[in-house]
Amino acid sequence: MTEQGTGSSPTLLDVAREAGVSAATASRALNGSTRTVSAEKLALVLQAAERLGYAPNLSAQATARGSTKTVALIVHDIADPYFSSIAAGIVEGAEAAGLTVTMAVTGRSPDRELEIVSILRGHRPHAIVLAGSRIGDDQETLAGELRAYRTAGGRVAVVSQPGLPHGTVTIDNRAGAEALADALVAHGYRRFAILRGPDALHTSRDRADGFAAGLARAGIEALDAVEAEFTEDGGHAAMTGLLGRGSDDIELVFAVNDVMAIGAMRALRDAGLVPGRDLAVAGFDDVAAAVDVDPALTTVTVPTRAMGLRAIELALAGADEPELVWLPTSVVLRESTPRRG
Amino acid sequence: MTEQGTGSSPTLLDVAREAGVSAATASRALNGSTRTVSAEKLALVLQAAERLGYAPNLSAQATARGSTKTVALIVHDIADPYFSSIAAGIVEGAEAAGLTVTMAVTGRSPDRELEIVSILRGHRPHAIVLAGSRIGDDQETLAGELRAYRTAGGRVAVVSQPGLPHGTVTIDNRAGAEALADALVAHGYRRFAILRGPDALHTSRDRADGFAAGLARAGIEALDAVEAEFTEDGGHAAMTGLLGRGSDDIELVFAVNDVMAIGAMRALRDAGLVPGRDLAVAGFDDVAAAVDVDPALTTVTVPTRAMGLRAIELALAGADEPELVWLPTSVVLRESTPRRG
DNA sequence: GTGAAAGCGCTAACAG
DNA sequence: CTGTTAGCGCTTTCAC
Repeated sequence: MTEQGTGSSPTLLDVAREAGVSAATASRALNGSTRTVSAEKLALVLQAAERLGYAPNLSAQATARGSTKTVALIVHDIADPYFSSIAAGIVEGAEAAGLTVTMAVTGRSPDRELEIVSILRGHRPHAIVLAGSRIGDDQETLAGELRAYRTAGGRVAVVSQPGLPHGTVTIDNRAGAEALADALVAHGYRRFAILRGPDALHTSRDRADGFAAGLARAGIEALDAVEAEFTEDGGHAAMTGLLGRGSDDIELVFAVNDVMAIGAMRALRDAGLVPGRDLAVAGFDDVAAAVDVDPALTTVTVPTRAMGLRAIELALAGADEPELVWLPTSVVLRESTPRRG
Repeated sequence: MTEQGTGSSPTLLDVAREAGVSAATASRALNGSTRTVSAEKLALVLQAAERLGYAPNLSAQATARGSTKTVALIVHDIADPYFSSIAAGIVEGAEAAGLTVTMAVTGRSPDRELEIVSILRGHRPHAIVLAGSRIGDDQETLAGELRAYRTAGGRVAVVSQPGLPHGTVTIDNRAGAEALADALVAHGYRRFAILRGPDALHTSRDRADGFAAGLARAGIEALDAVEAEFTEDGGHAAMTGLLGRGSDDIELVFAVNDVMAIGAMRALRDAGLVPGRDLAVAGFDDVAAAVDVDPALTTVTVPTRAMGLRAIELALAGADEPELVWLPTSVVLRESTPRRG
């Protein structure tokens, strides 16, 4: 049986009393914007606060001030390295600005997401950051909720999900894939196949198209392209299909993301081939596993952390017209695509 | 229709006015503990709230009630899969209890951690969860801060870091390693070497000792044991050293964590050997990469998500005497340790 | 500079 | 059941 009510934290009034000043003075001393407190009383208050172990009640502060020092972050799945890395960037940026981060997870459910935005709105955060690309088409309710939040003075930023009328940070998937194609051609490769994801996903389409565009610049056309799930198994299946087709004159397979590429590598091994030697493989994302697989995977680095950081900056800047920021990617050549010839 | 807000959110009073009832009634309708509101007025209020896009001001609610609906989470690094997975469990548990999660990142700095606890305390969260094993010895100030928080009625839970006088969730590293040894012996292995981490880390010591204990039960003693960094490079170096020593009668190497094991596999390849065929390898943690490497790594699964979930339960239960929960692990046999003979 | 007093938005006794 | 009346802890005019 803990006595809950009795052992409550010291209040500003307690500190004021202890210091022999008024609540107003104590308030000003502890965080008054303009230091209109005499050095003497200031010291008194600070000491009293210290002695009592005072920590200002942020909720009360928020109600009185009408604004909070928090940022709300919404992600699909915090355990997913892609999102946790973005989250890391956001936390970094928020803390630099003296803000606390509140986090909620949607589990990729649009309904849950809507509910969360509604709850979070109740916290009256300084800003709301949405991370993760949506699939559902019914963004109308969400958009409405966000609009309400913004007209009430809130800021919104979105990561890697274009189409919402708010500041948005995303990567240039096209350009990244194009640069990768350039680098591979420079490495001596000429005969390519592409493993694409579902065409409904912008990400997949942009990467596949960008890669093709890069090849085209060198007068090359991909010999084959197969569509598959965005997963490791999808990559495995697609690669297996490709091999069965007897396209054995292909030199390199580009998968639109790393996990697919890793699945493809597994399929190669299953077929008795050695990835990198018998057939080169490249991916996109630079997930942690890319360096753990054998051979290490050539891929395109996505600056997830920087995206988070930039998003929070965008939100805090609070521009009126929704700004769209494209972050650059970079090609990382590894052993899965040895220099050729 | 409704008049456009002047830039701030509609308040409870706005809703009450719109519905033609008192603020008290509106409050009761919107979230009164006991539903003492007539169906008629209830509908009126709900409609008014809907129309105005009302979202209760949680800060005001908190000040009035004296308690919040939030849980504070402190992790070393949210981008680290180990922590992000724990975080996922915590978010899951918190949301199930209708609580919002506030997150802060220490970056493994004890000073920053202390500062964070202090700030977070200001939010008056329902509970504070600390994730991540501390290294520093000066836990006194931190302990004091937490004590103050608890005497003020707050709850504290700790994940994988024994030694603080609060509810703690951790895994049984010893038992896990022991079970792994059992399974490997059952697979026909008899000649082992152990790659341990720095002895100062409880985790490393417990795993190495547990593994040895498991072997001992079968009357087996490890042939060799080398100490190394807790990293992939550490595993690589240790394995290289082991090979150089000419202990070529060893059948299996157990590394106290997966990244070390993966490093060891790389070292084997560098020496022209094939992991799994020429020398079996096993790890501990079951990181995501464990299934991406070739051959897939035999390891011990750590229920990080469950740890988070359990921690939040522990915190919310708020037992008086600090409870210590040991979560079980499980052995996962994969291709890196094929059945022998 | 400093204190008294009036809120911030919401909840929680109290009467009716 | 419902409205009235006090607060919750803190900030912020407004006088002195």
